[in-house]
Amino acid sequence: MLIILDEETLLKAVGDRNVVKKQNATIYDVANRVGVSLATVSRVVNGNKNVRDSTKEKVLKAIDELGYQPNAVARGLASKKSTTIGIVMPDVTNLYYAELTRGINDVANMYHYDVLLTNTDDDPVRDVLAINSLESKQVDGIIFMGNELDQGVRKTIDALNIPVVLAGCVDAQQKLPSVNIDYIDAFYEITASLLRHGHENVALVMGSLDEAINRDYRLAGYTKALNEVGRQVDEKLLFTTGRDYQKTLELAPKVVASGATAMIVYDDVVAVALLNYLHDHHFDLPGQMELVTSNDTNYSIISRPQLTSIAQPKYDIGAVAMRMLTKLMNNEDLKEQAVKLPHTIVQRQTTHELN
Amino acid sequence: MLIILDEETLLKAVGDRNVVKKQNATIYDVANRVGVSLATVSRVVNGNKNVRDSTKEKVLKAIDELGYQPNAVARGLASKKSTTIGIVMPDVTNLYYAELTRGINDVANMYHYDVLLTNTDDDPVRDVLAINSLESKQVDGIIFMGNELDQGVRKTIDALNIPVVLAGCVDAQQKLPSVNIDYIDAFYEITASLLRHGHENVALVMGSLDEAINRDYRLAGYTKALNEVGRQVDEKLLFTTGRDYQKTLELAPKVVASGATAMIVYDDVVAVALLNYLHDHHFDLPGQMELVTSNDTNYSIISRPQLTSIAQPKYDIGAVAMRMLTKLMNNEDLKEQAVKLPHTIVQRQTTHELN
DNA sequence: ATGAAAGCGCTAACAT
DNA sequence: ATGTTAGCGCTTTCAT
Repeated sequence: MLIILDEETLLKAVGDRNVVKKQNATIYDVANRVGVSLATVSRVVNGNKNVRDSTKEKVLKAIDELGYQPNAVARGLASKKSTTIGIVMPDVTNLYYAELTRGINDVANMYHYDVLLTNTDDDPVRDVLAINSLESKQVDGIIFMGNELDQGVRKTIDALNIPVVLAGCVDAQQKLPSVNIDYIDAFYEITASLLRHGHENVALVMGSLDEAINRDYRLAGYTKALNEVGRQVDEKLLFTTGRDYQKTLELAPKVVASGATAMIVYDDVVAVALLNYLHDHHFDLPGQMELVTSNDTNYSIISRPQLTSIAQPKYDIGAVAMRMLTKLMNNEDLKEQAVKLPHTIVQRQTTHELN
Repeated sequence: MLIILDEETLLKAVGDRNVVKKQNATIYDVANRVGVSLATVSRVVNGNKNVRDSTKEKVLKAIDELGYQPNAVARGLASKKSTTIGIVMPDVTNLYYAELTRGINDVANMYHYDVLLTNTDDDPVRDVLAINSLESKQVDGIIFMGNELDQGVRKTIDALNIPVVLAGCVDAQQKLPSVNIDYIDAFYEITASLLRHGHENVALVMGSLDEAINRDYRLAGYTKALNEVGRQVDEKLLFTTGRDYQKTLELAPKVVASGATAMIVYDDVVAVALLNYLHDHHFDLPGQMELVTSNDTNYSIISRPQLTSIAQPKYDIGAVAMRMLTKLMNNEDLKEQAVKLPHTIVQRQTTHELN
């Protein structure tokens, strides 16, 4: 005769609760122990009002005794909600994205979402793969970060049945909800400031001009400031490079050779490489060269001299993006589609007094 | 009469495929379209050999036409595998942990796992909460990083039915699989080196002595080197602080006041704060003060002078930990429980020649 | 206030 | 080689 032991009996038989891994109890076990139906247990777990206080207590007690934890996967299948969101980003080890991620994570946890994280190294193919994978995992929403909204990525997102919010990533077509600073404004302001210092040659160091954020935003702001004082963009002062310390070190002499006496840089890692090149070649900053960076990560405080920077509320960009996503996942309307958070210019040691 | 349209008919009726979001096809839809059973479709999706080539092709074709993507949640419920792992870590914005995370992520993706990420800010309570949450999401394994394996965390992990690997986190009790450098050795070596330079007072700056990694590893290595030359630890030269730039700036004068002429620091953010304090107070490094840091993140290259550092193979620690986890999830045995990856000492500008 | 029962989309025996 | 069927653990109508 086959004897089937239930968990409790088994534990007693073994004598020591700690020897046996707890065999995860199901909602069924809880219902059985209390003598109610699954539905009732489900109701108390989900905070449904329609449960008598006395039974609710009994259920809660049983849950505690059994160490019952709802199985989120089963719940997800039944409810079609996974309480999980996905992040698609270039690289966690880039401080800028790491800070955005932190903001996203904190707000996500606040709303009891877990976060699936994927690094795609700015590769559009991997972006698409990542989004598809997240979709198959039934995430309730996605936050997309990255330099560029590639055509394929856009199509993939359009075909999705779940909301997507861009963070630190512009949508030139203004279709997807996004959170950023006003890049045009920021680059306009800082260029204008530098121009007022009397520079003839202000270099702009950014990412690929194939990307809208460089072409239509950073460069646009820079151009606007130049045009305003009746000047044209000199292509010799435009430089593009990836977010790589070593590669930028190689670019540095070219920037210097361009005759620039001031430079505006789009990423802190790049700016620090430039700074260190100048430092190691005994340049006087800001005397011989003024330098402004863009993201105000720890790098700009840690470097010597400290970097003057366009400051983005990085954590907040992530946090606000996630907050917007929760609304979308809740089918609420958004007040604004393209949120622009305020930026500032933090004056440090690589520029003269800015105004 | 009610007419129920299938997706295809609907799309044709609408006329433009792009107007309608694709209603996710199920395995059932695929089976129907081909005229086979669910099981057959499931087999081709899962690469089961028992399918005739011709039917396999037909199924593949239908999958393509329908844009079918398996529902990972349903699959997870049925198979009891989520192909998802969890990471519990202090803070993504700390470069050290970010690099480990990157290593974990890359190997995870290589094995087709997705990664759920939680920041717990070194709070044991949040560690436990995070682990429980991951468990309810049915992750197949967990990688735990952090300063300390708190008692509660340990109990929670012990009660788990899924494998856990520690990365950049020591288990003083040697029970859980882990990947680290040999901290004792590393701190012994660097202390001995500095002692050979003739220093009377070598300060050690680390995290809380309540944590085993500081007490039993970093301090132990330091002590060993001192003892070896017949000296005792002077408590006045021991400093503890969190990984915070500003707070360390406040600690800096105390370290200087201790009379130390050399210091060994456990974290790069902390080391950079100390360095900048010294720099801003016109100390000559390494002339008046030698300084060694521990993690060899970007900070040590970016700072001026560049920091001499104990170098950890951070990415590899993450990668190896994840590789071990895949084995455990696959019920394979581990050759070693406590893997120690080789460290090096990278000589830069804050120390004299090391030997 | 509570229960019964039908799925959610899939995997995995088992049968053929 | 393919189909049938019974779950996986839960939510959610619909009854009562």
